[in-house]
Amino acid sequence: MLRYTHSLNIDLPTLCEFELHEDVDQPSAISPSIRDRPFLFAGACPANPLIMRLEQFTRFDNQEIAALVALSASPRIYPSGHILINDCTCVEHVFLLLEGMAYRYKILPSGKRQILGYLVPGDLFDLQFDPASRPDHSIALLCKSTVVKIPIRRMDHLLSQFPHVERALTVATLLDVAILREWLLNIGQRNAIQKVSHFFCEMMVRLSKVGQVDADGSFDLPVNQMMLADTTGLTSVHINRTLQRLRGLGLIILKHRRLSILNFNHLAAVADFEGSYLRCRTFARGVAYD
Amino acid sequence: MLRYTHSLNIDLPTLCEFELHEDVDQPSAISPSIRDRPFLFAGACPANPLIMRLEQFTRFDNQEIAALVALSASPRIYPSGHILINDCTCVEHVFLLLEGMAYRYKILPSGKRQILGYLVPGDLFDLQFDPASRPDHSIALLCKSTVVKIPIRRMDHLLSQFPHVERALTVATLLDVAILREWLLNIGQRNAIQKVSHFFCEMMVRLSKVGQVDADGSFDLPVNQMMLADTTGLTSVHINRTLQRLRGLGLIILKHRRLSILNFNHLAAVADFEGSYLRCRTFARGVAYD
DNA sequence: CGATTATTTGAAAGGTGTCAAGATAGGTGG
DNA sequence: CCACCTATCTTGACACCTTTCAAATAATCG
Repeated sequence: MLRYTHSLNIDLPTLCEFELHEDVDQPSAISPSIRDRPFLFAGACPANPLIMRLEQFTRFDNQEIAALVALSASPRIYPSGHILINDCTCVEHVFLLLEGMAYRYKILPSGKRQILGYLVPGDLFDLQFDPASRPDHSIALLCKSTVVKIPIRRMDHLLSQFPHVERALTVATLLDVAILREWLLNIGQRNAIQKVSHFFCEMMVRLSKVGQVDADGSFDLPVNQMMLADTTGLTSVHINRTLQRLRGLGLIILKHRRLSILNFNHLAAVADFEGSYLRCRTFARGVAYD
Repeated sequence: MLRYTHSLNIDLPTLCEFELHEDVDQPSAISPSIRDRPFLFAGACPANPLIMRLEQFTRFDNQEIAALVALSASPRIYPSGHILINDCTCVEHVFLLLEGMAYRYKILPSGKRQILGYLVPGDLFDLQFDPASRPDHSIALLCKSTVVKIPIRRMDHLLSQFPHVERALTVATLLDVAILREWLLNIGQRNAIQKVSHFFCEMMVRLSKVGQVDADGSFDLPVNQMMLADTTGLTSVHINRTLQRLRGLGLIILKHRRLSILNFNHLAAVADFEGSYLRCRTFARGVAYD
């Protein structure tokens, strides 16, 4: 009876085989857009986002589910901008993000900041830190968020008790690294409009997996243009102009910290987005693996 | 009697506290250069590079050493350019690089390539792939290299038998991810001369840890200018001009696929290189942790 | 030695950054 | 409900870093 519904897990595979079109400058040429498939984004179900996320990779039995649910107990709400981990922190906890959003970042002595990644509901972090040494980067909240702080000791205990859960978390960590690699490719090799488009596509896929994307293809994305700049390695002025181009192409609406992707297929074509690195079998450009 | 010498492990901490200098344009202003400390790079000792690398993080007992040495048995030599893993590969082995060098990369449909990282002697890869899904990137050899191909099954067996070794390998993997993050910062936020300088500094530190750097601060770096371009997200033409600037500043000599860093401190200052992300306690800008 | 690959150089175009100012929006207090 | 304040977004002009394209030179390899 602890079982949760997993609508996205079941529905997502049906969203597949979007194709690349050469006429990237003709937004109308591509269909069906994601808007035409409302059943894919059946709204956020009240499920535990951690379970929702990890069940992308495996199936848990009731005991495991119970353990994971217990993990989500006693959450706390922190304000936007709250720093969960910085380079002076001694890492004694892992964090589970239940609601809201967070980001990893690094700052240069010159003051330049690079966003290294975003954390979405259901993300458990950070198993990537070695308790024996200091964090090499920081993590802060993008908006008011609900977070569970879990002592590492307790986490270790749970993982040794449930190797199946440990395996799922390892896979989740591998996925994080795969995202990091894709970002390197994105920042290193794509131009401004592609960088931004690619980021938007990625966030939509990731958020859809945890039920954060509405039926009309819109979702909360509490980033300002400076954040986007530090995410893509561009300046905020150039981000502004790039967003105008994307709006002009009829691909997105971004306001009130909410992004509507009006034509996912076209946006993905612009970005050269190929979602298989997200282990979403369904977003592999025209080919469904397995 | 299986014990190996670990000269670098002992010597490196003495290389410390290089400082930032503001007068970046005056190469002569900085001393002592790394050349003045030959004892740091006492030449490649014949030790097993895997053990050399992992003993940065821990100490092994004789049994563990024996197991690791056994792992290095039956190496094979592959030619330059040989592809060890690509996106069509089914991952059934991990690889241990004993001699030579390799690189991870990703290619866009447009043909643009991004180098994601370099593998040096002593690197064991890739625990980062999930056997259940396809690799999201490829790995190829940079030059003729000696590699051991280890069945995943055998590796798993060894790791479950020696949890201490598993822990060390996990830390090594965490370090790889930390390097990846630093690369994102590098490509996203630094200019051309800093990107190249930073890459050189990182390679020198990493290679010095496995005894690949000579007493005069020079080491094999079998990359051409196109590789450097795809590493830094620049074009090969611009790399060429950037290298000329670095040569003009008297910071490096790069020819015959070999790099000599003439003044490490100065190069690090140019790059804003801060080595603590490499878990080299000694390269933390002026401050030795712990 | 020829043939290929890699490096170097120049000129020109273009993408992106910089600087500065004005407009808009969201929040706060009266 | 309005006035104000601050953060954010928008816009323009200009500089410059980096790319592109082309060609010449040098290095490497069989």
